[in-house]
Amino acid sequence: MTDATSARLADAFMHVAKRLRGRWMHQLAPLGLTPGQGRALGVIARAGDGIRMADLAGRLDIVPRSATSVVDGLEDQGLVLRRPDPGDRRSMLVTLTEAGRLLVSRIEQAQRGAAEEMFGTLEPAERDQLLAVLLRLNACGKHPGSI
Amino acid sequence: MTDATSARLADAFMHVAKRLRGRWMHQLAPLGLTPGQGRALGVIARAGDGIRMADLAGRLDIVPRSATSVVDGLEDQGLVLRRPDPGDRRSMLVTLTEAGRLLVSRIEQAQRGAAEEMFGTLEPAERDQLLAVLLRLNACGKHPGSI
DNA sequence: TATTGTTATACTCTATAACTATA
DNA sequence: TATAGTTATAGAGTATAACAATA
Repeated sequence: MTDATSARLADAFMHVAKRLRGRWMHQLAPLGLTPGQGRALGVIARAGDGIRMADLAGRLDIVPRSATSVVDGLEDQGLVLRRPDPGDRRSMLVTLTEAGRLLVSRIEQAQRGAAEEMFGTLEPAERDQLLAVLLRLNACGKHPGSI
Repeated sequence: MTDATSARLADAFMHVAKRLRGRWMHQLAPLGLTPGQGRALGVIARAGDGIRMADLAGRLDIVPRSATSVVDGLEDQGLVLRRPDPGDRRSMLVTLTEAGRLLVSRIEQAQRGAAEEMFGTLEPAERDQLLAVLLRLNACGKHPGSI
């Protein structure tokens, strides 16, 4: 009984996620960015004075190799730049360029637009409730491989 | 204010979706299936006497081309078979083989397992509430491209 | 002409393994 | 030896366009 509800939950959940991702893609496409790049640019912007690749990967919950691809794409468009960490020359610090800084607000606007398209029909109380549940789900059990 | 909540909602939502997908992949991997294949096998099983490629794609909310890849994978493993629709020779009817039938219950068990790992910590009332909200979100605004 | 499914192609995201350069 | 980031490679998912067979 409970199992069936969980399965239906998972199905409905992934369906919403798919649509949310699609809307986000369409919002970001005019800016020439993929969802992953948009997300990364936000993290880099919030980091302020430069963020190391490993830390960026951690914040985005992706493996370091994926962070390389994302930053490559942003760098190709002149939105970020890499410079060696003065304190540890193995590390790279990623910072926004002026062009990147100018784009951040438009990206956040696109993200909000996609989110509003998806969740705009919910009552404010429902959103708060949903957010609380999601944060709790994210808070516990961070190990996808193990139980 | 509301915008900020929606953006945080979207972020938390996609994070849960990512982890749910990861757990699902790990549950299905021992069966040699990808999440898309597992989902498709369930739809084909519920269709009973054969489902057309276009209908399968519609149920999975993917483009017909993607359905071809999914069914290819299942057919390679001998879990489904294609036969021409007697009523319209342009169409293909996809049905389960005996091997596919035997696997369905294990797949559903894996899906429930992943869902339980993710949503098991929620109270029953919370699950019902969450499910209701998700179904409502999926019910309205089915057009990702347009507004 | 329109529809069904396919081949061909491409891009995003993800992941593992091996390599380079530092530490 | 250990770590940071990269190159190399691979597979899943998605999408569009062009094509063949059929309606």
